[in-house]
Amino acid sequence: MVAKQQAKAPRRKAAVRTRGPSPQKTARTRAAIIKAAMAEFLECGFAAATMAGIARRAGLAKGTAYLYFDTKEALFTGIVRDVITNPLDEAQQQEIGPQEMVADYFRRTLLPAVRNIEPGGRAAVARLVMSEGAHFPFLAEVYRRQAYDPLLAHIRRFARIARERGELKNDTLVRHPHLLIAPLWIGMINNGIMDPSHPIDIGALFEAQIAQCFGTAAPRVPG
Amino acid sequence: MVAKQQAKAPRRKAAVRTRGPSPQKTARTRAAIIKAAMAEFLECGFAAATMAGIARRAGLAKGTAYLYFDTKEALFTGIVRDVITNPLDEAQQQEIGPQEMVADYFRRTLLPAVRNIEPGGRAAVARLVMSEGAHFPFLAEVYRRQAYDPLLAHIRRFARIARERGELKNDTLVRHPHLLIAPLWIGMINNGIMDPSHPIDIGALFEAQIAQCFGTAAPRVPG
Amino acid sequence: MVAKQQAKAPRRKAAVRTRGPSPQKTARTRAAIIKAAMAEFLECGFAAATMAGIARRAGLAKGTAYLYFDTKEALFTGIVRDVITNPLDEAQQQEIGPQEMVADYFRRTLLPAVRNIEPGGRAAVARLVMSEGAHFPFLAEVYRRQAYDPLLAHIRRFARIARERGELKNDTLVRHPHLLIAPLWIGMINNGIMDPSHPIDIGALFEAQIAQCFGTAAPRVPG
Amino acid sequence: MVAKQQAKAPRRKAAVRTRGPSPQKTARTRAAIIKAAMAEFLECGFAAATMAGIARRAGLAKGTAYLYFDTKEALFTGIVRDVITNPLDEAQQQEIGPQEMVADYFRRTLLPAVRNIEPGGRAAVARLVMSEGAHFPFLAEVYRRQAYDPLLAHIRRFARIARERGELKNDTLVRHPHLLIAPLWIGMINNGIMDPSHPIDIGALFEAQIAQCFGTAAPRVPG
DNA sequence: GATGAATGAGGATTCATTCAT
DNA sequence: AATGAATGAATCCTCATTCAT
Repeated sequence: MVAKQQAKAPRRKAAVRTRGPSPQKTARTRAAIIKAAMAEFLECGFAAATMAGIARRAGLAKGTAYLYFDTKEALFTGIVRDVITNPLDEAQQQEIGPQEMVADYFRRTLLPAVRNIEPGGRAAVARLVMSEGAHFPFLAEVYRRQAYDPLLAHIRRFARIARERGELKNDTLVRHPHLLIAPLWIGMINNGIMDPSHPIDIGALFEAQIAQCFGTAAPRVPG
Repeated sequence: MVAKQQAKAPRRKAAVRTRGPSPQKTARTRAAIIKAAMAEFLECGFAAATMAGIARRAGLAKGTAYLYFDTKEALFTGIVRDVITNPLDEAQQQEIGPQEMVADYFRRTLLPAVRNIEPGGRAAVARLVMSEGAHFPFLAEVYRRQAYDPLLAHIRRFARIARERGELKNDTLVRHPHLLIAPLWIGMINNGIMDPSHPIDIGALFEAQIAQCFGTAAPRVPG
Repeated sequence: MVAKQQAKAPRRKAAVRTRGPSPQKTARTRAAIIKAAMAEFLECGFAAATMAGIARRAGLAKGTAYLYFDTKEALFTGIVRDVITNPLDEAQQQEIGPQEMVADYFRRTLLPAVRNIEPGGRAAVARLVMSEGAHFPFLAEVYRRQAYDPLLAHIRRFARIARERGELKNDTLVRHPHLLIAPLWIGMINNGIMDPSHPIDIGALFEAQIAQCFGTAAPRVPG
Repeated sequence: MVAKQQAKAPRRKAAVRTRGPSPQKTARTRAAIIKAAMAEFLECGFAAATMAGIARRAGLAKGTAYLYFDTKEALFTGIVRDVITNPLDEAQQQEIGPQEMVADYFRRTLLPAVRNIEPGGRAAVARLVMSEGAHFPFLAEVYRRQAYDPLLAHIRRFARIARERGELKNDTLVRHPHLLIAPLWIGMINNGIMDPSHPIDIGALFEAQIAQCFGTAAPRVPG
């Protein structure tokens, strides 16, 4: 039923609440549902996932899930918000250093997130969208609004900067920011669907693409 | 629980029979079901496809489909592998000209197929694999064997040639042939799932990637 | 489970169908559902009636009811059409005789239907609409379109004729055709809801209202 | 989550008690629930009313209502009879003037109440009885005893007087006092259920019916 | 007394599958 | 072989009711 995380040891009464259920418990329940839903969606796909199954995984009654998410759609939206948006936002909020080249900026800010794309569960969500997005447009829409479009816009913005600075010799990346993220997607497809037993290194792929686009290898640390 | 392949083997057949079953009719019915099912599965995916819908498309009653295929799954698995054929097979059989640069060879042989990827229905097949591959592993497997791996091998082979000829300055494409086809996948995802109302030009994307990889723009026909 | 209506005695094979289920059976099933639904709705009200209960009463599986009526709403609409509209249409299609006074016309055409309002089940449907119409607007709308408005329009039309002929001394009934049918409604309320153990004679009430409106008693047959 | 209004009035009992239950508070809470429930039931009917909705209206938590009423049905049956009061009680207590004609007496005493039937909320009560009377017979019974029968008796009594005085030419209204109130009911049905967007003037309808029954138009004030 | 999170029975609706004709 | 009416298990979602705090 979700491990008690203990929390608190309220000396004076905790001030905030004296009656009724605890907000900690609520947060834990919500997290349990999200986690269970994630597992169910990944295992069954959106269409075949059932609210009953999700509740069972979370150790809750069917109705409880509806207490937190009005519909199966809302539950998916919640997952995207929790799993995708937050970590990505962070990367995009970093600013470029005054001397820093755009390619290096991308390496510094995006590469760690890309390398973490599988263990962090973001690849799984993306694959879910690939699988079900065609038949549940809202899935794709949520994902696009929360993750896909913002990243493209971010890349385009810095591609422009690079172009102005002369770090890019042509407009390719400004016109097709998709090129820079394409390795992520082929990587997720390869590793998750097409050939899971021969996974490719998405980070390396992405790094290679940066190099191709900017015409520069990653700077070697001088030694 | 695979389809009854039957086929009959009707010996004499007797010119008299007009009322009972006829092998021709049977074969035609079977073909109609297969065709209808393909259309339905490609359009709706496995979960959303309905036997009623398939029967309607085939101009038959629901029950009739069950005479030929025991279950929806049998219909799916029995049929879908048929649509998965190597879309670029023909392109891969073309040989490179003696003076031709590899980049140009790719442009000449692959670009037309890439430009035709949506209208030709090959994107739909790829999307079906993305959708259902997770739950019907044989699908991904067949696709990989028939289409995905051969194309990668083909690209790698010519990347090696280009490397030897000095047309490539590094090993990137030899080690990561995925990079060259990545634009196809992000394009299909973008146009079919993520943002169908703002489709991107997959051909242009692919061309740009060739140029990035080979460090050359497409040759302009001198005028 | 519904009397076999027999139908046909097909000599040559009935020509129409040789395969599949029979239209007679279909019609019988449909009638059984309508009848069961009527009983369920009357006993439980629209909200509390369940499709499962209706199916059970009809001796059918849940899904079968959906084969005939897409939704619970559609089922109600079907009832209104079958029970209300048809008999009423008939009354309203009758034309007035050249010498006939409007009051007598109403007596001749409407009175029988009014006297039959309870046994024919039309009162029950009307009461259902009274009960549930406030909370299920479509119920009221269906009833209004099929029964309520047409009858008012019919009455108004003949009230105008009566006014022109001088059979009515004022415009009251033209402006308020509701007055003529008001006795039906108070009668149905009285007999079905308010005081079922002291039912009043709706026919007599209606007749009295005709007399009040037209200022004439029903003509006595001379003896 | 209502602010403690305290109210106190603690006689002996020690000024100390501030925390435990107070009878005043209890009574107030109880009243809030009753009021909220009435509003909810009148607006939604029994089936569509929700305990959550009632609690929300009362500014209380869902569980609190259950401290006062065991079930939704108990709440309904325990409360709703209180809304049923004779809407025309006052009117019926008025006496007829010595020179006043019965028709005028009805106009003077009943018409104002009739005109106020919707805004005064009495139509809502009548509609509640129509809606729920079938499933909660006590509702119809109470309404009949409190409102329906007394009004009919009142009308019959004055119809007799009118008959004796010669203001009525026949016994119709004595035998069928329902006729006089029929316009109220068809009006409430029309305006509340059948065609709320085209409400009819119940006052005018009632007045017209008085005129029809007594054979006289309303007296014009001479000018 | 009060709270509101949790429960789970129940209801509308869909659809793969069966089978009498 | 073909039909399509009939079936009922499965799914989403609601809401009266309970109970730990």
